Amino acid sequence: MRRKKETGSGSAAAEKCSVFQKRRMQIVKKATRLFAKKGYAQTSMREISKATGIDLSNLYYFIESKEEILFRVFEMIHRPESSVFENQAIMGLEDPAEQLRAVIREMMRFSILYKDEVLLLYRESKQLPKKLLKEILARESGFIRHIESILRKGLEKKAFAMEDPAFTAGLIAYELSLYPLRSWNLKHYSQADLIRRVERHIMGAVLAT
Amino acid sequence: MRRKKETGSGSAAAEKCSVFQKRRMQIVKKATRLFAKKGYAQTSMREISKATGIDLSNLYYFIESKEEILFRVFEMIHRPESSVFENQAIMGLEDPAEQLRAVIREMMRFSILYKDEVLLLYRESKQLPKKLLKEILARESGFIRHIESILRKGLEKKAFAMEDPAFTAGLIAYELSLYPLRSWNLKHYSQADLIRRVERHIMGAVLAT
Amino acid sequence: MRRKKETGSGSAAAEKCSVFQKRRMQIVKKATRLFAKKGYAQTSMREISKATGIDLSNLYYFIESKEEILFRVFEMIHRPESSVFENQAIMGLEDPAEQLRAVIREMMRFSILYKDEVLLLYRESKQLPKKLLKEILARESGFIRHIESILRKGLEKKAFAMEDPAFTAGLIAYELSLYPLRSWNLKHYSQADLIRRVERHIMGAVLAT
Amino acid sequence: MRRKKETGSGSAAAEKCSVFQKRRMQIVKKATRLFAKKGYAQTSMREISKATGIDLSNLYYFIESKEEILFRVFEMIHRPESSVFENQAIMGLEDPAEQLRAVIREMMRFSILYKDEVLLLYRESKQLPKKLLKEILARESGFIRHIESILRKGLEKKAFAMEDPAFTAGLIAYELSLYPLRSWNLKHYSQADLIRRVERHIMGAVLAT
DNA sequence: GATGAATGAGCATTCATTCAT
DNA sequence: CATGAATGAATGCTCATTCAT
Repeated sequence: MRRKKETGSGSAAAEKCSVFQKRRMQIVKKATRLFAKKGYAQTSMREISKATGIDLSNLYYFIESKEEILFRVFEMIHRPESSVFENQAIMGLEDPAEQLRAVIREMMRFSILYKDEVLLLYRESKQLPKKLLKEILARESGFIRHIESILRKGLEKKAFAMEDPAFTAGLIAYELSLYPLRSWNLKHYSQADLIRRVERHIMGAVLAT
Repeated sequence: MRRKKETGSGSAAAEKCSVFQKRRMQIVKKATRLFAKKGYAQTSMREISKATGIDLSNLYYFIESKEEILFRVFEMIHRPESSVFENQAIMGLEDPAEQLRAVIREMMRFSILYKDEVLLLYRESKQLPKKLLKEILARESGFIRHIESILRKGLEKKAFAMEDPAFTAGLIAYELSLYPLRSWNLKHYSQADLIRRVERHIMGAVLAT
Repeated sequence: MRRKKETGSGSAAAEKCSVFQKRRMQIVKKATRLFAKKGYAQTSMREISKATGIDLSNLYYFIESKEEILFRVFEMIHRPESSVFENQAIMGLEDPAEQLRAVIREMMRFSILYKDEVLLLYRESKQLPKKLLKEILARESGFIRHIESILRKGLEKKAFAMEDPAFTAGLIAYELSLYPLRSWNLKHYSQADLIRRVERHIMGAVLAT
Repeated sequence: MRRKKETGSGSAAAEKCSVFQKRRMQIVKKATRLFAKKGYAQTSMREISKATGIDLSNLYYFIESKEEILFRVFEMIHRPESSVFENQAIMGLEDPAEQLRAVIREMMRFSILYKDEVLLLYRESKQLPKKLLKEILARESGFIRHIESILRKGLEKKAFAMEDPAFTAGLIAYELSLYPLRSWNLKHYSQADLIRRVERHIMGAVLAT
């Protein structure tokens, strides 16, 4: 799944490139919908073609294979996820408890908004070939390490108490996917309630005393 | 997916039925392996036929469709899960904290042992038609209600503290699937460590003060 | 391209087996025609299906891939070819010149009769994967070695004269494919003329003085 | 496959034409390589485009179809072949035996050098439409007639002995393609050995007594 | 109960070629 | 001359399921 030519730079090329990428984005977005609704294997390229309005053969002008679409779907999900840790309003917070709370709220909002996509990630990631799967898991690991560093800061300041911050970070990351994986059981909660309850549960498990 | 004739009653029928069911069990067990390894859609009836040694056409004597196999796979997974709540050694415990701990330990053991099957449940349950999916979710709801009742008992006794025991029960049930859904990140923990850490986390979130 | 189960022995099985093989033979024969007329790559499985009257999917019940068909086509060509050397009327001849003449005549008859198939062998053998190609070439090598042994016998008896009987055997084997590869230039020769002329040419090159 | 406009005459046009032809030559040469390596049907226009560096659409500015490329490939192969008979050093020889030997040596050298191309000719010529195929075969016939005339001269001078010089000429022409068609069996011969052995074989069949 | 064969729709992908710019 | 996009038909192959014996 080598990247396409990724046509040079320069203003003219830049424009063309963006058209190319826009098309690809369009494909990936529509595919996300379809994959979420019917599953990856159950979605045919013909359906993606029909949904995007791009002729089946031309689809292959923008992507190399169905597999590449799945990979790009996952890539797209992870992009905003990691943006949380570039948010200065959050990363600048001094108090680790406040910071953790902010991350939880932000990520819960995200996971509720992109519930289908996150579910897809859990459901279909096995379809990726090993190499690409590793790339996806590496991103998730990065996210977990960020949480871990917050936990460690809290431990130093005696604000938090826990045996194994690496493990707890992983568990917290997992808890933040509650809604996508369990929405059938959470339909009657408002988003605010949901976020507050998860936040409380996690903070209860983490705060000292 | 109407059930088969379920050949009348009477002793002769009963015997046939049990041979019949044994065969079906054999199919479901082999299919579980295959589904877990390759995914539901990627496993063909021919492969199931080859794995069980039952001729492709005869497979349809024991099950009505591929979908039914998936349903029975899920059914089989849920059976031991619910047996926890028939375990008198656990259900007889007076102290809600002890009882919750026992349930956590038992379920963690189970989810680690049947990691592939539980993952399957999350991954492929959407493939079921609505009716059967509801049946599966109903079982899970029953499990959650059992946890909830333990939590409520703990609240009454002021051993536990939480805003919404129904929600917390759901979240705990979810946390107990940590290993199947996140094993890639937990490979270097021993089973005992894993169980202890999850137990601590949950109890930390639930115990009063 | 593993062989199918090749169902056991026993009279009942034997009958079934032969039906299976008859079907396969039917496929291979029709495919030979089509490959000869249009080329291997240009002949679609759908055409083979139509020509044999066997449904496209059922075709794959009898063969594993298009490639297997090609292999079996070649196999079928080689079978009668090697039968020349089991022909006692020929192999029993004392005089090497007579024996060589008999082989030439026999093989020419064969190559004229199976001109399309032999041409196919030259034209499409590259389409086979290495392993199968080697199998085919090994058969041809066996044929060449048979000729070589006749030449050597003739050399011993001073009936033949040549520098390198292995080379000459290969060249003779090649000359015997004249008609399939050059029929466009030989249309106005009768089979008898053709055979006699090739025989003379080869004998002229091989006989002492 | 009508030829392109063949833009008029005149000096300006002539220049254009030669650039045009150079490009076309470049295409044909690269295509020869590809066709030889992968086969005609298995080589896509996209590959030819990539190999030549000429954009896929622009390819069609220089050639009318993939078929035309194949035709020009064959045409190019035949050009040096026929040059043997314009070679005065050879055509001027008085002794027919010497002349035949010279032709054999020259053509063997050629067929060894262009083994892939000659093989291509045998393998893929059927892909051509009848009209173009005839054009190719006509060239080959011309070559055969040249050999025939040498043979006839030898017959007159009683240097050669044969029943049917036209037939023998065809057979000799065929023998000269030994290496391209049988190289798998001739790998361990040096070019000189190969040439000498073929020469001896043919001369043995042709010389009087 | 077991078996071989049938059915027909579906799959991802690739092709030579053309067109508008 | 060059480019990106379009077209639409074709490719080999697999599928769940059924049927006649």
